[in-house]
Amino acid sequence: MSTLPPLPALRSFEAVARLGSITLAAAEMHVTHSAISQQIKLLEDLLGIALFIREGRGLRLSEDGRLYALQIRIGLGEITEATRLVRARPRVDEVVVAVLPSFGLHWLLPRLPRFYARHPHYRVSLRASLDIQDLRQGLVDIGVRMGQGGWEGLAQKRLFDDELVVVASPAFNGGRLPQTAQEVVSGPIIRTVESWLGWCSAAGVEEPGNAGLWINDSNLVMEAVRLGMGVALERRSLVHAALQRGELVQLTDIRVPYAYPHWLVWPQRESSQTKQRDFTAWIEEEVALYLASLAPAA
Amino acid sequence: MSTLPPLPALRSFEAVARLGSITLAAAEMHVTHSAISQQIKLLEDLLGIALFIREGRGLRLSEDGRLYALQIRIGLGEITEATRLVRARPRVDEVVVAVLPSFGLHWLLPRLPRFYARHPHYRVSLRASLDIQDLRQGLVDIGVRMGQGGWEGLAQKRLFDDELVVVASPAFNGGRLPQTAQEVVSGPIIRTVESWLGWCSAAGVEEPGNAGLWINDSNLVMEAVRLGMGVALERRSLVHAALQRGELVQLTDIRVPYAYPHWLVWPQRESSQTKQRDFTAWIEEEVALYLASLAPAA
DNA sequence: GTGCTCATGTAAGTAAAACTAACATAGACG
DNA sequence: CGTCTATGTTAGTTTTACTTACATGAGCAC
Repeated sequence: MSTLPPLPALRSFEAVARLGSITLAAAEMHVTHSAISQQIKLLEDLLGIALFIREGRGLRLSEDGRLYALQIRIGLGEITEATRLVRARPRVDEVVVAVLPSFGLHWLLPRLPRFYARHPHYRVSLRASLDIQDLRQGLVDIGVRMGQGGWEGLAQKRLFDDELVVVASPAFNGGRLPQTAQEVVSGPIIRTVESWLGWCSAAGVEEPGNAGLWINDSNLVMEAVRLGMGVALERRSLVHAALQRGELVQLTDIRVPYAYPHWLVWPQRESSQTKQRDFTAWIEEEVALYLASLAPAA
Repeated sequence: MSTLPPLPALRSFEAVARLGSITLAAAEMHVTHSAISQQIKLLEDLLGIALFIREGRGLRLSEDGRLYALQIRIGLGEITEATRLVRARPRVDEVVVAVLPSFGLHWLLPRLPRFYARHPHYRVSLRASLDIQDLRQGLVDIGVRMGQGGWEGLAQKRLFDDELVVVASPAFNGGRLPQTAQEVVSGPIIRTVESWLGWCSAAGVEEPGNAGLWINDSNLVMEAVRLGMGVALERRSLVHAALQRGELVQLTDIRVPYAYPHWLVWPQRESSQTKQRDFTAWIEEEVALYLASLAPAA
C-alpha cells in the first residue's frame, strides 16, 4: 500500500459509515453494491483492521471504523465545502477575506475590531482558503496570500516581507535561555512545517536532527513554546504580538528572510470596488503600523 | 472532475514541483517520464490552470502551481510523516501523548506545567494524531481520544463526557446578547464542523441556514467568537477556561450531550508501565478538578 | 418449520485509468 | 551544424474500478 488508500475506497467507506448500509451507499454513489463491498474489503485489507462488524444481514461500525470515519468525513467534508464555495457568491456588504488560518488568528483577527470601528456597516467573513480559483471566480473579495506575486488577472499589492526567527518562552529551561545558535539546535526543538535549513545556514550550524516533538498545527506550536516545551522556528508576523507582550522571546538575533512575502490579492469587478478599496486601504494602514512597530526592534 | 484529483496526479505534480524536472520526478517515483508528463497534463486540464510555465526544454512553476505545490506538499508531507512515525519508537522518559489539536491547546497544554512540576524528569511529546494504529503498535504511550471505548488490545479509562454549548463574546452585538434559542439561530453563526442538529432539536428551533462564516479550524473559531463576529457551537471542554475567565459567555442554558466521551487509551507493555501510570494518575486528578469546577455552573 | 425477501459477499467479465514503449519536437551546447 | 537531452504525444499494455451474475444467510410472515 502507498501511504494513502485509493480515493474510491475512502469515499465508499465514508458513505457506508454514514448510511450504515452498503446498499444505500451504492445508491447514493450511483454504483452497484458489489463495487462498494469490494472497496470496503480492499480498504480493510490495506489498513489491516476491521472497519465494520458484520451482524446478521447488515454491518455496524467498529470503534476503529467510527473514528476513521470521523476523520474521513472531515477531510471529505472540506473538499465538498470547497466545491460548494466555488458556486457561492459573496453578498453585498460582506467582505469575504481568504487567509491562512495562522495568519488569520495572529495577525488579522486581532486587528479586525479596528476595521469594524471604521466601517461598522461591513461584515467580514474569513475563509481559510488559499485557492486562487476562489479569487479568480470572484468567490472571495480579497485574499491575503504569501507568494511572489504575478497572479494573472488579479489586482495585487505587496504588504510586507516576513522572516523566520527562533522563539522561546522566557521561562524556557528555567530561564537559562540558549545564547548561541549551537545551543539552540542542541536543545529541545519543536519541529514544524518550517525548514531549519536557511536559519542554520545563516547561523553556521548543522540542522537539528529529527528528535523531538513534531507538530503540524502552528497555533499548537506556539502554545507549546509558551509552555516551555521547546523552541520553534516561526514566522515573525505570527509571533510579533507575543514578543511585544513579553510572552515570547527571540533567541539570537538571526533572522532569515521568508521566501514568500504577504500580498493583498483581489479580483477586479465593479460590484466589489467600494469594499475592496475600503478594506485594502485599511489593511495597508495596519501594515504600516505593524512595520513601524518592528523598526525599534530591528 | 470529482471533488478531488486522482492521487497519482497529485503525487506526480508534487514531485515535479519539488525537483523542477519531469525526468527527475519519474526517476524518483520509478515510472517513465511519459507517465509523469501525462499526469501533469491531466491535472492541469482538471484544474483548468497552468501549473507550470514551459520554458525551453524545461518547465518552472507558475505562481498558481507554486502555492498549490505548497499545499500538496504539506498534505503529502503529513502522510509521509505518519508513515515514518509508524516506524519510530518512543524514547525512555519521553511520554508520547496523542491528542486532537484543539483538545491539546485548550485542555491539556494549559495543565501540563502541573505535570512537569510533579514529574520533572519526564519530557512530554504531543502528537496531533488520532490513529489507533499508533497506539496499537506502541508508537505513542498514551492517547486521549473521543469515542465509545471498547478498543481491543488496549487499556482504557473513561475521562469525562463532553457537551455542546453555544458561546459568544460578552461584547457580542454591543452587549445585547441573544436570550432565546430563536435569537441565537437568527443571528450571525460561525459555522464549524459541529452539527447544530442536536442543539436545535433540544431547543425546539430550526437549524440555522448556511449563511455566514464557515471555519474549519476550531482555534480560529474561538478567536472569531472572542472578537464578536458571531456565536458558535463548541465543546464545553474547549471553552470552559474562557467561560470561567469571562472571556466568553454561554448563550441559553441548553447543553447537548456530545456523542463521544473522552478516554485515556494506552497499549500495555512493560517498558512504559511507570510513565503510563504516572501520566494517567495525574490526568485523572486534573479531570477531577475540571469536573469539580463544572459543578457550580451546572 | 417453510418460504420469501433482502442484505452482504464473491467470482468473473467489462470499462476506465495508469503506465510503458516508441516516436516527435525543440532547446542547449560544443 | 551535429549531438544530446528534456518534454510532449500516440498507441499499446497492465492495473484498477466497476458491472453482472451467482451465493449465502439473516429476518420475517404465515
